[in-house]
Amino acid sequence: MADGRAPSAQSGENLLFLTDEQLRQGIEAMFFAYRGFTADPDRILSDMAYGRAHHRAVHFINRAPGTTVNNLLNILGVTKQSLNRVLRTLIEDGLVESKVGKADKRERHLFLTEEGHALEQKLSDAQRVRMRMAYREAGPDAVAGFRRVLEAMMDREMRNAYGRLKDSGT
Amino acid sequence: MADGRAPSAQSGENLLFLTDEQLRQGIEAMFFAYRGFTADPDRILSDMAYGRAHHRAVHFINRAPGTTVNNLLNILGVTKQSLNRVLRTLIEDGLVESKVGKADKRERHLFLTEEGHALEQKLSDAQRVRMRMAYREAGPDAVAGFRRVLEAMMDREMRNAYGRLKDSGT
DNA sequence: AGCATATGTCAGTGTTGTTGACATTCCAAG
DNA sequence: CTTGGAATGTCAACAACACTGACATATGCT
Repeated sequence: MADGRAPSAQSGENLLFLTDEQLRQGIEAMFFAYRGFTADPDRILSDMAYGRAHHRAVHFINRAPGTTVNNLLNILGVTKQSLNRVLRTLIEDGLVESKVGKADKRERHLFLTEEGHALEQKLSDAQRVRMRMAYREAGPDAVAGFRRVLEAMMDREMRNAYGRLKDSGT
Repeated sequence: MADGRAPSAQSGENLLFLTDEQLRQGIEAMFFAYRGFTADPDRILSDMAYGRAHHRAVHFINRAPGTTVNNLLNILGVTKQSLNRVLRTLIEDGLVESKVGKADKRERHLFLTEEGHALEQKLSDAQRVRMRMAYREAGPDAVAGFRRVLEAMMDREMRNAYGRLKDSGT
């Protein structure tokens, strides 16, 4: 099990020998951290009739108002049927508004209502509190490294989607 | 929406003013990266009759052989009913062995069979490949920061569980 | 003996993902 | 202009995996 040993000392600077043990610790860190990452919004949502999928939809509609269903589909990486169930409840409950496209009437453009914005705020506030504490505790250099590793861990398409969102938010 | 502005320039070194935009980018990075993180094992598992829950169980049994059901329960953070469903299929299929405790006969100690080890290898190999590439691409300093932020993001209990596993693996 | 603990099981429910079938709309080739 | 294919979105049924609640069994401890 403990094979892939680092061959010698102080060689880690640019050769980067990574033992299986180091990698496994990273894997477990991701697992445990993601649990914390979703814990606060999940708690809020469980009191309502919503789940994590609703959170994701609301988040990205807020991020890119007027986005189409198809666009959202690509970002979220689920089937349109799965997304549709979530969107339907959000629309029925008056959190999301769906407007038929002007140029292409097949498309639906999605917007948050006032009530939808309120939920989005509540959820992202909770998530930001934790993120802010983690960032503060780890320090600015650590944050830069954190972001670099996460970005390298994404699939190519997700990295593109992430980049577009990142640029649009400036 | 774009309130929490950084008050002045070059103040980020130790005061750490974190704009909502910076935090949101971190949130989205976590979301997209976690998708990549689970993508490879998920692909392997979907060909078999297993899912992500089986992966987690196999991972931690491999990590701490002889662990009890209760122990696993705390690490995974699910209900015993949920874990039991997964464990039952793994035992039936001969991937996991459950041995009655010697000191306390109420406890069941869990071990991977040879076949179980094979699956664990296959899954963690796939996951390590991605992790290794991300680490290489980001560099050693980034990796240290990555780990620091993740650790700060965990719930306290999870941080403890993570620490115990980390120490045991040395 | 009596209570607490560790595990396993059955039944029911909710969220979220899947596939399959279908309606509507757009666009381009004939 | 009509027709057929592609794009988009919706409805229905099903599977995976989480949850709660209730209960059974075996064991440990006082």
